[in-house]
Amino acid sequence: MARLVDIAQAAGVSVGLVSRVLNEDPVARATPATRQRILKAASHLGYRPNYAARALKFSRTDTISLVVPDLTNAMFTELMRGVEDESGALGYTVLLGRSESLTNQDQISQLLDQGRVDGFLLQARDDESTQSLTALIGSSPVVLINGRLDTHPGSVMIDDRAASGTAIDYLLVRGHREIGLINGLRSSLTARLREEGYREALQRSGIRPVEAWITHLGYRALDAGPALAQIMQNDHRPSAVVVANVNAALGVLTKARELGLGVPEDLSVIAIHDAWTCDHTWPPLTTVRMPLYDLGARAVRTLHDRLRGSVGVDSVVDTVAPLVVERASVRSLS
Amino acid sequence: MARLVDIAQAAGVSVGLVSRVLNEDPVARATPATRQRILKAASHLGYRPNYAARALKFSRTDTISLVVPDLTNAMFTELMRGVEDESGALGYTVLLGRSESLTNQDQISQLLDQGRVDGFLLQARDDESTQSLTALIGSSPVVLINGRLDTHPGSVMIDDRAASGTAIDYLLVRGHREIGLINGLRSSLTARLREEGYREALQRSGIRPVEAWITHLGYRALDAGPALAQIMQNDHRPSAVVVANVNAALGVLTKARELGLGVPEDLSVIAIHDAWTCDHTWPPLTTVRMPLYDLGARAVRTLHDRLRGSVGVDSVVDTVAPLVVERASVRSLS
DNA sequence: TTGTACGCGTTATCAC
DNA sequence: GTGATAACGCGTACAA
Repeated sequence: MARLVDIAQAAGVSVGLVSRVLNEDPVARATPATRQRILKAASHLGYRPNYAARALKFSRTDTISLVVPDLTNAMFTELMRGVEDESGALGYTVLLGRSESLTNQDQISQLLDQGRVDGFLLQARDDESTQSLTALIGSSPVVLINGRLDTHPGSVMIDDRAASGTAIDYLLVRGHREIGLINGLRSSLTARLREEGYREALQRSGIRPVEAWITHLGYRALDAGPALAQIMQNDHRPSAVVVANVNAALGVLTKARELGLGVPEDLSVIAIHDAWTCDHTWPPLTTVRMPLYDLGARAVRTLHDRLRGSVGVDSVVDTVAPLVVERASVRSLS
Repeated sequence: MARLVDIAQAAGVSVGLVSRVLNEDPVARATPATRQRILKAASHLGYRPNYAARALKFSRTDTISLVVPDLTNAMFTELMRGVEDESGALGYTVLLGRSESLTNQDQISQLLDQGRVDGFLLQARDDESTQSLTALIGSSPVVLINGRLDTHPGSVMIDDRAASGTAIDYLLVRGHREIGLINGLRSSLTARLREEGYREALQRSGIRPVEAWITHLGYRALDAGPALAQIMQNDHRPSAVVVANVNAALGVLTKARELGLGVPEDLSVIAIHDAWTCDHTWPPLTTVRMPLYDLGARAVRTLHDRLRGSVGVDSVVDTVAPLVVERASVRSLS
């Protein structure tokens, strides 16, 4: 509402001076007296710099967009917090979006070209193909979350190998040797890494993975039911499954009940990622908690650096080790 | 990237003309030939109007903000879809936010004064007091979702009375006569209306509400456990409870298990609002589905009218009747 | 120390 | 039909 000119008038000085004082321009300091008059007038009139004018002047909005596949996935709460906290610290405003809503063509470059946002933090849907993703982001300032593109440096990931490795180790300690994996789509890098971690952890203990116990049907609850059914139709069944995602784990629990399988008596279940809802499933779901807050914060810093001119960098947030949140969906066989 | 002047140069005309042609200015039409040249140059250069410049010119951003208490509440998925669809149709961009993040002072007026958004769609936290809310929104263009302020016209609500009334009727038909209510905080208008609907529906059937079976501890899962415990410590227990919210219902299911109460054998549970997660609770949760999509769309239209100068209007979205989604948490007593 | 003037990209008003 | 120009609010180089 109040503009620079208004407070200049109120303080009896020129706009230029007001601008410099308010921006604490180090080169030209004003007389303490006028300085005070300006500050007082500014606070009195409740001055707020006009955003559009600044954006126009600097061709920069100090706004970044965080896009995730599903905002309602409680798993993302922590990620959002990390993003928002770090953004606040770095002076960015965060604009939230859902992957679905940027389905068509070049909505990213559109928002960029329009000068609505400076850059993106993007977690793609896991059924998004590499090539469509490549086309989508082009050379835009985009930091990929939980994804990576060889052609486009600039990404942050959790340690997916360690995630499933931790789950496996937890199960091994409790006597499980026959362990299945209900995984995301093969197109998803995250899913591939989790599978690697799964295989490696088993092999470290001299166990050979059973291919019939590994599915790649997706991260949604909807996908996980059929996945479990498929695994359980084998004559030889696993005593436990690692589910690559909390939502999928919900589907697993439901399907297990449908199949007359008790969890954890007949089947132990452990999921990667954690959410408060896991306290309220039946049985309460044991999970592997990953440092999503840090992931979000790191993503913001990575984008910030990129916007400052650095070349994009790929990194894995492994400063905090995966943590098993013990609830009641895993049984000890010993 | 490409500006008006670029395409003016490419087409060999002036910027003004380009602007008029691109905006389909009805008053001054250009020669078909030049018109074509301009259009061609524009599409060739991939012209996109600069957002900040427009905002500066019009002191209007065509951006509105939707703020809800908890983005991860699956209940809001539909609301968001309604908001986004209608916004798209009306030419607005939607900026998502969480109520928590606008805790302090005047963040609303700040965003408004900065010219970042034109107006707000706001669902307050239910523990937000009337006076702090009043202070928060002042005279800003804010449409309240599921809330109303006598001092500030401009709100949309679902038919909360009908919601609990529908739940009660469903239970009555199945032979329940002793029905509790696990409600939101008394400070929440929504909770008060749901309680009214609850009382009215019971009384219509000649049943006198039992005060000891009514709690007002909040909408969170966390709040609902104690609420159920409190109700169940009475000598005389209800055969069913209406829970005012899906999240709270999760807490109820968990607490019931803890108390050794079978659902629905010992206690029937029905929740207001619906979400996909209700398919994956145990037992699957029977709910009353409310027209949240329409609510979101109506909210946008209401704000749009307000921004166009209309006086704020309060309305109840009751075009679609509450719908019971039958799952398995209610038992028939007959 | 302080004031003036220009430009960011767009639209609108007024000439030609 | 079309072009020049002012204005939106801000920051800053330059002048005083």
